[in-house]
Amino acid sequence: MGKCEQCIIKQFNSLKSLTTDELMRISKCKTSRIIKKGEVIFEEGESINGVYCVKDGICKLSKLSENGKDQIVKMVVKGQLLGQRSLINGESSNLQATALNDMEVCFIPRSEIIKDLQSNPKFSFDVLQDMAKDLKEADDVIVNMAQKSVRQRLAESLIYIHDTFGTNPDGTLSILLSREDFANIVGTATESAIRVLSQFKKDGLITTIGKQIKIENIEGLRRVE
Amino acid sequence: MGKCEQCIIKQFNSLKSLTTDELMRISKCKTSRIIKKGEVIFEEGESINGVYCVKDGICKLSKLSENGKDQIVKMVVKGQLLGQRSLINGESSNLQATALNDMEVCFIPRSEIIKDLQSNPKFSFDVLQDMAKDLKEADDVIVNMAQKSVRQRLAESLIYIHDTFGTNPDGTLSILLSREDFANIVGTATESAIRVLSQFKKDGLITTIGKQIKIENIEGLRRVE
DNA sequence: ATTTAAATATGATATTTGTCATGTTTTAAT
DNA sequence: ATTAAAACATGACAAATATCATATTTAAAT
Repeated sequence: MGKCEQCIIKQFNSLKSLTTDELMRISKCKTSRIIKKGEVIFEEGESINGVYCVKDGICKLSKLSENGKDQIVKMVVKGQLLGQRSLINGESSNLQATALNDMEVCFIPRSEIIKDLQSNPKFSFDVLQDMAKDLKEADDVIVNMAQKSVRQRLAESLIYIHDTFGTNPDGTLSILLSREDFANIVGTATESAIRVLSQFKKDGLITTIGKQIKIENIEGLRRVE
Repeated sequence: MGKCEQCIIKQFNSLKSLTTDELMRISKCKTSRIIKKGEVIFEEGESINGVYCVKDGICKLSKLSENGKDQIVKMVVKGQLLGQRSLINGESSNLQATALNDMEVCFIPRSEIIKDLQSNPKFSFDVLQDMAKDLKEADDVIVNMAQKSVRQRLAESLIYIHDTFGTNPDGTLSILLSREDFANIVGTATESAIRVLSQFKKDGLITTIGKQIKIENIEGLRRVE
């Protein structure tokens, strides 16, 4: 099993602020795990008791609303941490994490890392900055959900995915999502998401190769009303 | 001017985790300020360069969406801190703060308090817990915005305000909001908010005394679909 | 007290979005 | 390769919400 102190992934998250000693201690108790596409990493209401460091792959964080629909709140990719919030407040997760493709993660038990959070100010300040960023993004999502049309939200989601997670060599979005996933991101019915994407296709804003989506006119998408 | 180390308000926020020495130092550089109802405390994009500790009153945090509508993201009351996020990431505010009634606040310059955040792990862990809570609440708001009807969101907002900010002796909600404010909380047109409130009145769920709203049947509000 | 402006209220109508039905295509399993 | 299941697609219609118009009431200013 790899050693945390030598792991390049940590450069991308708050773990980089831990000392070599701290990392070596964590390395001893961490466990590595492979998660298959579609597998649930943790459920809503489940006690996580630690934090996941995503070494490879992507997962969605979603929450079931009372009417039975799933809402995707955030996506977490390679390099990021999963379960930070539960780590901090000690509560069970309020979100479900599901792998969107095959993933490789390291699990660090709460008991080990919480010490560092409470004693290493550099580390906790780093986590703090991470959360501040999350919170800002959440505010933006709230405003978009509340004030923009389904068309606009879907257009912006495509742009967000394009800019944040990148594209494959052929220009298609690197994250492969079902139409249902798109619907659950923008908070609409699956049929509505399908309809809007079809319209985008007709308007020449995107093209599709099977399930893959390629943005053809990003400026046009930005101008969607 | 009052001294931070003796201020009872600090019990309600993360400042309680500062040492007496730290509080005395902060006390020397803090400034007190009275803010009139309707006054803007800081605008979107403004550099705050510190945090506000709310000693009295309530304010709304809102963000202007591209279509020109204001979205209220959160309300901050007596005892809470304002501008934590900007404090942490050093960026200008992404939200506007507006007083909903007359307020009394203390302003603590960033330069003074950032040291404590980086050196007092107890304090930064406390702020961390605060932000984790905010983030969880934000997730809930996202799900509600995306998946629930205007009627449901408005009913839940009334319950939230009732449970979180309390009522006056006569049973009316202690926070006085305009119909436009309600619309900006649930993300709908002012006319729609008015219509829904009128319907709630007809259904006996609420009564109104002028602008004041009194919840008459909270269970009924919970059951709104 | 009177005037003026702002907030609240409601009707009529347009637009957006959801739901149900049904057909087609793609993917997965045998 | 064949079959079954899931995902995608689209039409028809219903429901929710926005927009515009116009009263009415309330609050603010003089």
